[in-house]
Amino acid sequence: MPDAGPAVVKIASARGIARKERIVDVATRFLARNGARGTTLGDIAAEAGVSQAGLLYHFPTKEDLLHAVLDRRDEFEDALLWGEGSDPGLQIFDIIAGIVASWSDRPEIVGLVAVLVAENVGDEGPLRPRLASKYQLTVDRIASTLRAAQRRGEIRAQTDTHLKSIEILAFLSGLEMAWLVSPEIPAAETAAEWARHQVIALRAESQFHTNG
Amino acid sequence: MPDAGPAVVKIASARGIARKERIVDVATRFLARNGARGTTLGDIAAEAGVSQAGLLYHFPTKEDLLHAVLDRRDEFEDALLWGEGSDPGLQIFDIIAGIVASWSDRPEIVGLVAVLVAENVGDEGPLRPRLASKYQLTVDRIASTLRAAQRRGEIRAQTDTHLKSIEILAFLSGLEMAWLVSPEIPAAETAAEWARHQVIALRAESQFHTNG
DNA sequence: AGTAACTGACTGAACGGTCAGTCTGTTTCA
DNA sequence: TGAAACAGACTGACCGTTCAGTCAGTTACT
Repeated sequence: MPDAGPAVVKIASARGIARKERIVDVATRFLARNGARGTTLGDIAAEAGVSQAGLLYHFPTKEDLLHAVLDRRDEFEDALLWGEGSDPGLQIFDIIAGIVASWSDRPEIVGLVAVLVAENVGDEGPLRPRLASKYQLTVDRIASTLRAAQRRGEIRAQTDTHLKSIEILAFLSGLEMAWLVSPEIPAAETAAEWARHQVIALRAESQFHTNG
Repeated sequence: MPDAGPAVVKIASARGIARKERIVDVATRFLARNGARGTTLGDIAAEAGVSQAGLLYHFPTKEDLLHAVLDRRDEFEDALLWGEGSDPGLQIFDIIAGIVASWSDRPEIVGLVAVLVAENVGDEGPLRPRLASKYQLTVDRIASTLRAAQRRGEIRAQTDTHLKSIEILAFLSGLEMAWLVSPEIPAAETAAEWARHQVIALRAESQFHTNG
């Protein structure tokens, strides 16, 4: 038993909570652009209007702050992907195209997860377990959405839903990275076309001929 | 005129060239796992069997070393993608699936570009211009391959080759990132299935009906 | 009065890069 | 032929800076 946990639980004031929010806000923007290793606590603190020591009062270590940022990001992503209900069926493709289309609304926070993932591929990456399990969770969720649609007959039976789910997420995160280095590429258009063709291809079999 | 260039051009010995190669070798492996910011010159130097100062004798700055690593990587990638001839047509999908299948042969260097890209999305990323223009070049090359195939009638005329090219690269680099965090995913299988369906979808129109 | 919120000064470690000098092999020339 | 001159390839010590985290003390809210 190395640690029995905090001996004293502090009760945050409204002001303290607001400041924590602001710090997470600012940190999100910095991390999405420069990653964890490229962002200093001083940068974040200055932009958030506190001293570096003040920031560390709210988040005792840098890693704690990273987790707070990811906590919020996870919530946000879940709202985007599953906000319309937990079983969107084939509409998942339109949802994803919609997400890509919304990148231009808040460009500063796009790529947060992609950048942090890239920084944590090494074995010693502190965020790696968390990012890996979050990825697996999303793959499974999309796969089971596809499987449900398959059972309903919306998707042809031959489709391997697991591989398809991996493919979908690969396209999405890859497009994110491409857009980050070359913001002039037509990401929204690419995603819209992609979604259109995915839907056609997935139910093509049942439209042209009933069975293989 | 801030610099008139090197006053003395050194002629490297065979031994020096061999050591430079070894350093680039080692650096590639480290950079692919931990990125530029997560890799120290000391790490690379130790593994390459020189002192840190000795490394800096061959590569005056860290950035010089990064460019040397990318130079070699660019050559390698060009050989993989365009080694079979500059106009592979629809075979480009099999080539890409083959690249993914080869990841398990040299896993240590997979993800090098993806990791460096993620580290350089910020405006001040020193490698950003280079990585961005390399990306654009590859997009253009794939797009013109698709366009050539389209002229030959191998691909249906309605396909937007530019968007398709962006989609292809997004899938590839996204799958790379996914495989880096979760090496247990069936990347080769996913890419093979993806390639199969891409080829079918791209020439489907001309198989089922001649025109829209 | 008491606690949350915060600051300024500081520490120790890590890093990229510099520098003076050493070693080793090759070229030059009496 | 042999030694002096030279150049490439390094090393170890060092420097300036940056950064996450600590700490003692101050401010401000309730």
